[in-house]
Amino acid sequence: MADHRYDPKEIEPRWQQLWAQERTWEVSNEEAAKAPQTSYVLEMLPYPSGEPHIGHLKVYSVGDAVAHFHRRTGRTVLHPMGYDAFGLPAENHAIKTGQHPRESTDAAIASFQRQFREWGVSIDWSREFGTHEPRYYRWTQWIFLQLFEHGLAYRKEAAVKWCPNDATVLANEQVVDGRCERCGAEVEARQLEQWFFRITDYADRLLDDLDTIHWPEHVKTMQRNWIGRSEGAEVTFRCEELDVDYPVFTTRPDTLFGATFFVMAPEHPDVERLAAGTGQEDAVRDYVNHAMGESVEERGSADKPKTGVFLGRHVVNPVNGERLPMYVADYVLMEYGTGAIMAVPAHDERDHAFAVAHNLPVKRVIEDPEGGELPYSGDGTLTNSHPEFDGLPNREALERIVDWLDREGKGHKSINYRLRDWLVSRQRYWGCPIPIVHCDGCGMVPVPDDQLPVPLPDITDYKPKGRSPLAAAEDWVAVDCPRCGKPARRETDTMDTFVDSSWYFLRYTDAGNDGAAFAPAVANAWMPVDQYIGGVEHAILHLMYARFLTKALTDLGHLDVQEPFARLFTQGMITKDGAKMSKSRGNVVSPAALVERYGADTARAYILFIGPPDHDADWSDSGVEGMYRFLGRLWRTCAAAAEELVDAPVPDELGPDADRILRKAHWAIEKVTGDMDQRFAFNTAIAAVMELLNEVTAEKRGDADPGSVRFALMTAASLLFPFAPHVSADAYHLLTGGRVWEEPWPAAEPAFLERDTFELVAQVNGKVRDRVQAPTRASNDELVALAKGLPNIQQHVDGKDIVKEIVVPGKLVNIVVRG
RNA sequence: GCGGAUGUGGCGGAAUUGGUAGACGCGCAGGCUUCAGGUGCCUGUGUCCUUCGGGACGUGGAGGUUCGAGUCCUCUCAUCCGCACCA
Repeated sequence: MADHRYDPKEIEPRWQQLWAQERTWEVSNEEAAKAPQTSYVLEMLPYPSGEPHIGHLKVYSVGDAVAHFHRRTGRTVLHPMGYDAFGLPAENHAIKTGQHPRESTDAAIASFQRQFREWGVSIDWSREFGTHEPRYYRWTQWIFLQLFEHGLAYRKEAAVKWCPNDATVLANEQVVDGRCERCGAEVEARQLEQWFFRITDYADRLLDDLDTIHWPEHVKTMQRNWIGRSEGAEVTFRCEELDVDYPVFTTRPDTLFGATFFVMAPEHPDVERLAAGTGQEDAVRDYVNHAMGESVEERGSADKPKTGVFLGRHVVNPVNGERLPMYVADYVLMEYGTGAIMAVPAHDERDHAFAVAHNLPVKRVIEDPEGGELPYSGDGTLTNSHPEFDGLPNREALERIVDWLDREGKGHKSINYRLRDWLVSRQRYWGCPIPIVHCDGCGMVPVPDDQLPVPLPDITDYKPKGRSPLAAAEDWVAVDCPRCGKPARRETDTMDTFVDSSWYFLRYTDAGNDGAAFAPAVANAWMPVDQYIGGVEHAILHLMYARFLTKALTDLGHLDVQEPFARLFTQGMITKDGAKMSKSRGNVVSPAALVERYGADTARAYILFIGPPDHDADWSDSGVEGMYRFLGRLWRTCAAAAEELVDAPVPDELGPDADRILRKAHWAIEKVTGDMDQRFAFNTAIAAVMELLNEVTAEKRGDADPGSVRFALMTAASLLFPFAPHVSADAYHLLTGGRVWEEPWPAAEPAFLERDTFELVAQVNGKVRDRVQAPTRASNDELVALAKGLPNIQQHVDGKDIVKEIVVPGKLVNIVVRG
């Protein structure tokens, strides 16, 4: 027997080369149009920075396994790759080093490309692009203009979140605990004119359509919470002194009779006017100034004492005509509702705290069935309100009070959302320019389609100065107005990079299209993505934005897709020694080093074997060794068998060892297929292939005939292919001369899944006392008799009354005794 | 505070529908091969007791339902994640 050594360094490049040469994983749209079944498998596109890390290896190992499985189960698969190439890290690097972000980004992309190829990921490279390439961002700009022309992109002045460190505004979604999600600096509030996308118009659809997609429940929950739909009523309170109406939003109109004061946000535009002439001007001005000076984090904490000052005015409660004093207090937010609230201290914790701090009356209007203390925010019977409503359950009263308000013209049903419009402009360099020209005469003028892309100009000073670095590129900024031809100026803000990544999956479908972002027919044919895979950290931002943009493009007639991602899988993080991998901790496992030492197959298969892919998992160096041993054993066994068992067929008459081996092979087919098809159980799928190999290895092979052994081994290689493609392709080729990826997925033969006998478990009072081989076709009575005949069962039954005999056919007999 | 997830040997995990707890792998122990091995192969491995036939205990904890519970119910503890002055 020749010396067989598993050498991934020789095997892997050989197959990679073949796949590259033959463009094995490319799929044309023409081909797909004729295919009986297609599938779009997509992993979230990487942000190219430095080198790929272990998380990338995981997401593409998962995605590639799915892509291969789909291909071999008869689907024509689109599995593309690209790069989310605009963004702050490259720009910050440029500020530090002076190196153009394009250079560092392209270097990172080259490194990602090389490694993805070394990992043997089955990517259709013909559709590759970076979002920073003009041929891509030309269409990002086109999409922006589409939204602009249909009122879905607009510019307005608003209180926005400003990161002083990155010197740019942020979307609400990018503020975490009052800090910039990128750099951690405390975020400030600023009043600025910015560009927004009208995502709030889509709040209901974004909420409702979650029911139509197969996503993990926790991701859907996060999106629901983020949209934050609240049903209630808008109720108008009138300030008679100034003759002005102030609507408020409340989810609890049933507590209207319990309102004892009224509060406005410090940012409310009327605050100063209300206080004027009341003697409260100074106190109010001081308070407002103080509140505005606070950071978002200081302002946001819920357990902070409730401060505020009297405005010197009153409003009238529309339900009972009571005069309520008006306050300004920073626990009321301008961004939510109307920036003003009615305060019901008896039934709202915050209002209660404020009332206690400012000696305001507390009036109970809902009975607490438990008789607890105030504030009480639960349900109960209405009291102290109005004869018409007192005594009603509060939920019923709520409906009737709203009806009454509506009839009187003092209010109406209303829905509020936590979701804000998406702030998309950034005062940064390395992003997609916003294709708008500001003209003194014409206002905001879209750059005509034939002048796109608006190129990102080269500059030398990347430092943020509170306005976009683009503003310094004077030659670029100064243009003639496309409408009137007079001198005008370009918009100098760039777009949030989340805009780039909100439509890339559409571009993949028609990546070479020079005349359009994508041909609607082509995109419609591939979309939605059948299986989307990525990190849960994108549960809100990216996934919400992509859903919004898909819906918007569909509404504008460019697409016919409501939801971009039919199925979503979120993979867990890989940690080392229980902690997130980081350079500062020094616990980084580098994919490049792994591949160098063990080969890509070992790295990929180990990552899938470590545990359920949606869970976090801790890296183990010795675990990798185990996977390397297994792949080596598989390859060596196949290589040896290939020499011994050339072309051996499975005989008609099987010996007992052959029968056992073939049964295991068909069991493994069934097991792996189920694990891949129903769920993402790659770990147990790989374990099943291990069991199969264990059954076949030399010592255990017995006198099984060569044909059966060969069949079992080629089945093992075939089943392992989605997880460890190179070694599987090689082993399969050695055994059969064939190409495993061109073979259909194996099908289990039912005859080999059935058994003549099974191991009957015999229990007494639910405890296992013995086991025995029993005929599969035995009747229940026969099984009971068989069990009772076992000596160890007799021992436990002797001298006791048999109360019951329970039979689970094919599994067990349980004899219940007493005494 | 609200919402969600997780908890099983020394470790990662398996048990898909209420029916044999611990598949598979790591680690560890013993052996064989080689002997230079950090290679390869075989056997054993939940804990405790044992007269070697077996027996008791065992899935974070406490109860419960059931012939039978890791799985269902109630309460509880711990860890992690998301949201959080949203009216």
